[in-house]
Amino acid sequence: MQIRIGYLGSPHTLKEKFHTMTLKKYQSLDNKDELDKIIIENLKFLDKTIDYNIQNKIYFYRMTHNLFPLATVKDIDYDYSKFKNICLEIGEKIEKNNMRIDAHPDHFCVLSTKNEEVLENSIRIIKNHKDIFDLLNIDSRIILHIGSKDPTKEEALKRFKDNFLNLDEDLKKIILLENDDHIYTVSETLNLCEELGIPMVLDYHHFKCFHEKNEKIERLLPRIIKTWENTNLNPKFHFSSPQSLKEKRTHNFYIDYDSFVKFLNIITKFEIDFDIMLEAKGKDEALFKILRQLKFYKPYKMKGNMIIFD
DNA sequence: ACCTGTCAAGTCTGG
DNA sequence: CCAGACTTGACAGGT
Repeated sequence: MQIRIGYLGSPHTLKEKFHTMTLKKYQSLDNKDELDKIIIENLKFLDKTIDYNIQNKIYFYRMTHNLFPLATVKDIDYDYSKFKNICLEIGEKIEKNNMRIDAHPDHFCVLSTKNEEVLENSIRIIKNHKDIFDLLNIDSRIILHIGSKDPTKEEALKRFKDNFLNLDEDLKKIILLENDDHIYTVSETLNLCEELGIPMVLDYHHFKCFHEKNEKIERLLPRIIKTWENTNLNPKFHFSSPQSLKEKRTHNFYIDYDSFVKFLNIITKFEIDFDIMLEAKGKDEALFKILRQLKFYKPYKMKGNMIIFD
């Protein structure tokens, strides 16, 4: 039994960031090639980040959603083929090293929306992610939230179902659903996942922030794990620690050791492989720190930066 | 070197 | 119907 630990975005250690471009900036440009340059920079940095992950034996990583800035703007069409070679190279490294790569569009991708235009844009965002995965030639997934509850959860859930079922099969296949921290609980998200056959990502921090009375994660885990049954993927969790007692929802720079061990004790009872995405402000630094701490905790062994259980 | 406001887009609430 | 709150991270401009 093994657990891969991952982080997301720009690694803290490398002191470099993925670049963005705003629409205003783009529109003000005389030379539109600037956007291509930013994309190339981003791809080079992604390549560097993947190398860094391999060197540090980190096999789970979430890409920035902004790798191709403005890609989902209606009237901006890229020639993706320009980036094909570098993408294929990156993808090969990912496959060769058996890395898991995910992506998480930001909160503008809402399948439960009332608004037709927002729905169109959401579908475009999903499609864009699929295009990027195809360009990299990797088998990856995106994580979405259910989203709206307007005017009632019942109606919003119905919209989500209808809109999801209307998606092309290849888009349906890349979607994972996650419980959020103020609208849809673990139980509600799980019910929808079971109904639509979507694998569920349990965010333990969201669960801690926001849950129903008597909602016990130990009781729900068998069902959560079952939603992954027909995939070739390990069930995946998100884990983070609160900034402070007052700012519970904000992510801390580091991961709290005691709660992480408690969580490990809960999930390792299932004796299968898992992947855990750490959503900490300290990114890779938070990952290294918690793994250093775990090395002194007896029941686990480390292999690279994976946790191995006997 | 630090602080503040801006950004394509989201939902929700209250006036 | 509209403004403001909530929200992320990168970036630019002012101090």
